[in-house]
Amino acid sequence: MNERPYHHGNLRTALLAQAERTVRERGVQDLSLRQLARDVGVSHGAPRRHFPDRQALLDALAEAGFARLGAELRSAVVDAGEDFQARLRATATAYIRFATRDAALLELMFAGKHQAQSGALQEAADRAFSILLELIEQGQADGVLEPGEPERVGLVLFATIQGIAALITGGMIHAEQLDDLVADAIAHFLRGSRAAA
Amino acid sequence: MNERPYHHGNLRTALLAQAERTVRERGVQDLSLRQLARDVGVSHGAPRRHFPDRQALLDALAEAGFARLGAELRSAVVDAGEDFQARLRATATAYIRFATRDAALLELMFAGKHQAQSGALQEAADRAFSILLELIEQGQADGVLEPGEPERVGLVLFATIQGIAALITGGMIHAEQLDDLVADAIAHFLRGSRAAA
DNA sequence: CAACAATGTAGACTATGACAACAATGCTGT
DNA sequence: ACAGCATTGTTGTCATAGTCTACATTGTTG
Repeated sequence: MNERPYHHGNLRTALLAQAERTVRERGVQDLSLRQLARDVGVSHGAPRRHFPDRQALLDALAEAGFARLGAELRSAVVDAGEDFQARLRATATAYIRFATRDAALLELMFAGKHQAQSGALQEAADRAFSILLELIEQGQADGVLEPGEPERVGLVLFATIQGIAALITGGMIHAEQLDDLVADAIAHFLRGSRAAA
Repeated sequence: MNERPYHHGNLRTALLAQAERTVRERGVQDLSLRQLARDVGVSHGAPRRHFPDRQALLDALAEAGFARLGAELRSAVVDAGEDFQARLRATATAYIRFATRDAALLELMFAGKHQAQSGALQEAADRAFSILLELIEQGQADGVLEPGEPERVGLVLFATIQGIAALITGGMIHAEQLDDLVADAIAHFLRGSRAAA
């Protein structure tokens, strides 16, 4: 019944949630540990118990971002049915939607300044990308994509999608062009991916 | 004969040069106006005469980055001779080299947080990309690329290159894979770009 | 229930970005 | 030549941020 019990209970989660909102609304650079503490109603030193420094919070944000991205991608694949091309389109669209809605977060996720070997982050990223890899494997099984290591084949696809995302966050693409560009890119990828047999 | 004359002479240029070095060596986030002033040997308030605030400096850095990128791309095209595919390869390689050497700067150039309508920046970016567009037009004239607005056709190519750059800055690609990936991406792009006649 | 770990608080220190008042220098028109 | 003005640097100040340390409160466990 106390207004504010001494212990918050789940401060770490609350901080991450508020941080994600702030990043979306005001960008990474406007994210301040002290402001975050204020938003959550806690003293300025409290976050330190959960995140040793600012970078640790950013790493955790990125990790959570990959987890969410992975979930959205997987859900897109599932909802798309069994057809490879439908899945591919759905996945790319989901990725781009994420990039559009959470541009700053995506930028953060790909920022190279993460603490080297933040194992958890790497793992979260791998899990998100594993969906892409599975998709590639399906495409290869269908004979639509050239054979070879999925990592290698998928890298071009992934680079293209990520590049489109970068064009969005950079403001070099307008909403109207977006759908066409994605469709274009996928068609391009598929035309260029015929098994070279 | 004075150790340090009251007027620096070309402080703006000196600040930008030092800023570019700092960004390359320590990243954007470690770039501080005050440290910059110290590095150049000037008082902490001096930069303000040339850059109203930190963001203005970042904008100027991005603009200079686009200018240099454009110069390097153009030089790559020129050195590659007349053949379209040779030019394409050279351009992509030059772009990626820039991305590898100045990852933080490129990130900065594509960061969406630039002051809206920083006309000069937009212009510098356009000038850099115009090289890509000319290349696309040559490819179309050669019949290797599908016809249509060069902007549209080139966007997929550009997204792919930019995506590879993002994978580099994100540390998701290692140096050994790089050349293969670029070659792969270009081959992919060309296979997917046959005039659909 | 006593000791200990986990979590939150309060205060200090340093650095930064931003601003304002002031000082030195360069330039321009007469 | 030089007076007046614009440019460019300097110095001091303020609010805020990140980080660290000492301390307080609460949860947990033997």
